Amino acid sequence: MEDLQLQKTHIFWFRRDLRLDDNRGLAAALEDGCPVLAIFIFDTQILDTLSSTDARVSFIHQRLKKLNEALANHETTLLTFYGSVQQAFERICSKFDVQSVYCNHDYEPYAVMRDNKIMEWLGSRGIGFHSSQDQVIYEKSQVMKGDGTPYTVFTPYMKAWKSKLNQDTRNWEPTKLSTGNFLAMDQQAITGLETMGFSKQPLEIPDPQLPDKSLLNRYQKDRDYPARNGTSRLSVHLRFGTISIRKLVKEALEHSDTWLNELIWREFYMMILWHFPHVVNECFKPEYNFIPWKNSEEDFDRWCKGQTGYPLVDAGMRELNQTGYMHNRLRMITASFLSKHLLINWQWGEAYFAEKLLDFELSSNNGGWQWSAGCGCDAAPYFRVFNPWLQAEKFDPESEYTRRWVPEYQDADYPEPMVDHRFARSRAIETYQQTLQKQ
DNA sequence: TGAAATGTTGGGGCG
DNA sequence: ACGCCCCAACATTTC
Repeated sequence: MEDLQLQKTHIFWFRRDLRLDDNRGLAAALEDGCPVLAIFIFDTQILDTLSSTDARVSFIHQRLKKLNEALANHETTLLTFYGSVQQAFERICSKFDVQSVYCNHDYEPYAVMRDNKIMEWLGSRGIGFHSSQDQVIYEKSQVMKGDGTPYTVFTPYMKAWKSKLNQDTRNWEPTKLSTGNFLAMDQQAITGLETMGFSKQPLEIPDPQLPDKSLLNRYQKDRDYPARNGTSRLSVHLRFGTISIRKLVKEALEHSDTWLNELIWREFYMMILWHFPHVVNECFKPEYNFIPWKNSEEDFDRWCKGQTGYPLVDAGMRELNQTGYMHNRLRMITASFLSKHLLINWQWGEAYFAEKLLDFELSSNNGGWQWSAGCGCDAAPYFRVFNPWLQAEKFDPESEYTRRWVPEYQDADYPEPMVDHRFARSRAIETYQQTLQKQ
């Protein structure tokens, strides 16, 4: 009797696709002939690993409010849950007659495990689980070498990716919001941050919007100079799906091949993580697992705080600490410094970035670190050691970026470099060389 | 998506 | 005028 009163509904489960427009999974749900209820789950399995001041939770919270406002225009609401994924679905199923659950693919190891588990749980109750490809143009094994194995070098992957897109005339293009119905519901409040044990962090992230033409036109010229506003700053929006990759690719095709390549790097590393999940815990190239790192806690602490005595390195780390963002060139320079100059395991740095970066993406962060440390696929060779002085000369010639983050760098009490460049360089090359010889 | 070491070349000062 | 040296500029090799 009770059951008969429950409303029939499809569920659309938002995860890292926090937008209504050009959302493939949402479109699939809306086209399936039954009203759709949108939900978001604050997953304690993830939240319990984060600090209560994590700004990413504030960002998600802020974006969910906007989603809720947008859903109000469709006479519906976003329902949010706090707890384990299964607990959330138990509650949903007790209140609605759920037909099917829709969402978009999430390729990270934890997400794959989570989705498999909940799909099985839903299946045992006769509820379908439909996941769409949404966050990348090409996923998993869609761009492979002729012999059927995955690419492990970027350039040939990038060429194959572009050639596939060329032949894929329309099916990758952005779509409009489908015309199906949402389940009519009054607005419900988003679960409060404080309720979940998080404090609201100040955020200065503009709403997502397509980069303008002038930026894309000068992107190749300006992107390596951290003092110039030469990059799109869209990484955080790509991470949480507040902007659609298809819209960005469309812009890139028209205005900047260099920027398109960066979007392809993102898919390259996602593909690498999918096919080589061992990279999460070890080097892509196993012989690099035996490097005798110095792993000095004290050195690591100075690096984290931006007190290495190398102004440009310190500037990068302080930008990260103060804003949750770091310019890409600085990510390379600070990573090279940690693994080569300080001989600290790149995984320490990877973990620090993972904690601090608002745009933290497991696949890109891991790929970037392994690239810098020389142990990744298509990595920088081990003897390629960035010279922080030269990098400053080349990419921050007026010290504008350095001054912005390390205003005291020319003062008398600014620390001496914590390690001499010439010494550290040859020590790194020798250490790597000896390790690789033994394998 | 390096940097340093080493090699080569050629102009200019000088005897 | 010529050979010699120095060294900057550029190229190549090596790490």
